[in-house]
Amino acid sequence: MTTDAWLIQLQENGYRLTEARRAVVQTIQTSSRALTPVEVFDIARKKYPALGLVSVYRTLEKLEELHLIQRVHQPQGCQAFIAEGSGHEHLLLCQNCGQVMLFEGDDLDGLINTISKKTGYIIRDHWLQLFGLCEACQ
Amino acid sequence: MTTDAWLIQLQENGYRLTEARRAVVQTIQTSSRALTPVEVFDIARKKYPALGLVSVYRTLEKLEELHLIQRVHQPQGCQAFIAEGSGHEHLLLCQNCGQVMLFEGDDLDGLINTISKKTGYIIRDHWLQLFGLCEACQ
DNA sequence: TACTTATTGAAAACGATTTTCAATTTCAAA
DNA sequence: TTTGAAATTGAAAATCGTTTTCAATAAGTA
Repeated sequence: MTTDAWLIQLQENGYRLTEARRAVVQTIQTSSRALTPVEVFDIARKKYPALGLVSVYRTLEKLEELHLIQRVHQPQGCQAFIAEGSGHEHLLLCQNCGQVMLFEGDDLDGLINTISKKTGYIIRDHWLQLFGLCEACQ
Repeated sequence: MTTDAWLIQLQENGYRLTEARRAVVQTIQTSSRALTPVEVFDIARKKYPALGLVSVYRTLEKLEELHLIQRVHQPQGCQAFIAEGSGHEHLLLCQNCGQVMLFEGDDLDGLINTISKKTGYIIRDHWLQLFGLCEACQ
């Protein structure tokens, strides 16, 4: 998805297009690693210096609500966000540089069936995240 | 593991045994759902009313360091802790009552190999968590 | 029992996030 | 275009969870 597509998504959901939002959207949409609100703030302010941190929080909130971004959970903290993929995708994170890749095609049906039988649970969702080193960092 | 075993673990690592620690350890060790620091505080204070919230934080810190507890990540937040299993285990959470079960035997080798080849990453770790409904909540 | 040192709870400090508010900007309707 | 209602803004204040500071206390060793 492009930055413009995100802006259109916002507009179609009744939100207005402003300079603050454009700066935040562009920043996070083009990042290959997860960014915290303050990191988004620092980067986006270079394009739009009048930006306030509060607007970053408010825009991230809306982007998350529209499933355009997702929160990234890591041992060091869970405040960072990355663009969401389309469809069912999981995250692969580089433990050195922080780069995030998305991957599809996790087949957990066998595992889920086994666990379901063993525990009596109905399993409705799963989280899977892989950690490692990207090619550049090896 | 029993509560006493946890206390011994603390002692063997150079920490003293105090009433505050006993109350916190017993609370979290016997809970079948993940508890936040304040929840631990509220429960443990019933046994030991003089307990301070600060001691809860400090004890949780030590228990996490000794791998007796682990942080539970959920859509609603990542501040809750649960007793860790022994060995390589993953979490299965009830979305209704919050009960946590541990399970072993995730075979992700095939998946990890595939992703590794596709992306060029060396994969060193993974997080897997299942969400659903426990028998009582179905 | 005496003594060293870890541990305590209360209060203050801190950092991240949210709320409040008056001024500004967007965008639909005229 | 212009107008005007309503959304959005940034700054400041408030709030929340967590950490630090500190003097008093308690644990465990000698």
